[in-house]
Amino acid sequence: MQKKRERLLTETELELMCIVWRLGQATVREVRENLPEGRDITYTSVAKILSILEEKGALGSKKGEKTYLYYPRIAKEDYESRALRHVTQGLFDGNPGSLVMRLLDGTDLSREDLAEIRKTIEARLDP
Amino acid sequence: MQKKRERLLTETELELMCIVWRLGQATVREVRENLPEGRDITYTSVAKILSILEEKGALGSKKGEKTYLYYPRIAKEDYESRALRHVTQGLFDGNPGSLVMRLLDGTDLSREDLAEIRKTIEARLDP
DNA sequence: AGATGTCTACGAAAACTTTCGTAGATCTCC
DNA sequence: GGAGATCTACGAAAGTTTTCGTAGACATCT
Repeated sequence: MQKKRERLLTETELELMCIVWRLGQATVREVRENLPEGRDITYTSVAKILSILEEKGALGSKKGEKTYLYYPRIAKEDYESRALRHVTQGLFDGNPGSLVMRLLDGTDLSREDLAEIRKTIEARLDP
Repeated sequence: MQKKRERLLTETELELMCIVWRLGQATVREVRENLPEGRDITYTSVAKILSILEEKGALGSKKGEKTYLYYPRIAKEDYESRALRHVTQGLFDGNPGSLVMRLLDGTDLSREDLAEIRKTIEARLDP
């Protein structure tokens, strides 16, 4: 048996998934209306991706007033962690510390961000 | 014209790219030999992906003793930053602080990791 | 020179992702 | 009840990624 590698959502899937996370639940129409400016894909294309997301277990659906409502079956936080593990494995040798180091090096973090992160770390170091 | 979104390397491309980064430079054969246990793809498949990576500008190649040597044209560090920006944008609302928070929440970081990260942050806060 | 092995190029099959159109179902408003 | 709009299901075209096979080039050994 082939070890099924943990696949992340694809670009477009994630894009739509984020909209559902943000709205809490949404119809195809609503997802479509919440696409960013200039991003236009047809109603049916959006419907298709949502149904794929349902197939993959990321979304559920239920009958709403007149149309289906899609809602997340996985928490955004969980997916975030999963994505970070994936990146950590694939690019940072499984070492999350290296990831943070790279982020600190390659990104402009505000003093506020830095201070907040430090506070969180200290809370963890001194329980 | 369609705004070309910044595409990251695909899974397999990244997998091979990491091997070249690790080895510094490598022949097709060497890359193949450095695949993880149980991952077998044919010589020609590896060669194909490497040539795609060259096409995309991620690798260069030169004549070695008897066979081509591939070497990185982009630094791993740069790619890491790029990947993190991509994740930050796509999943954390453009906010790198949120990313770190999620990593701290969703991952078991060792005390050493935490301490090291804190040190880096403090160095940045008090220059 | 000829057989054998290794290497690169090329193309294309297979798999997956993204996008769309059509057709049938359902609702809504005269 | 019928015209028109909206919704879902289905399938498939178009695009991309992954994988492989074949063929020609080049070397090596005998």
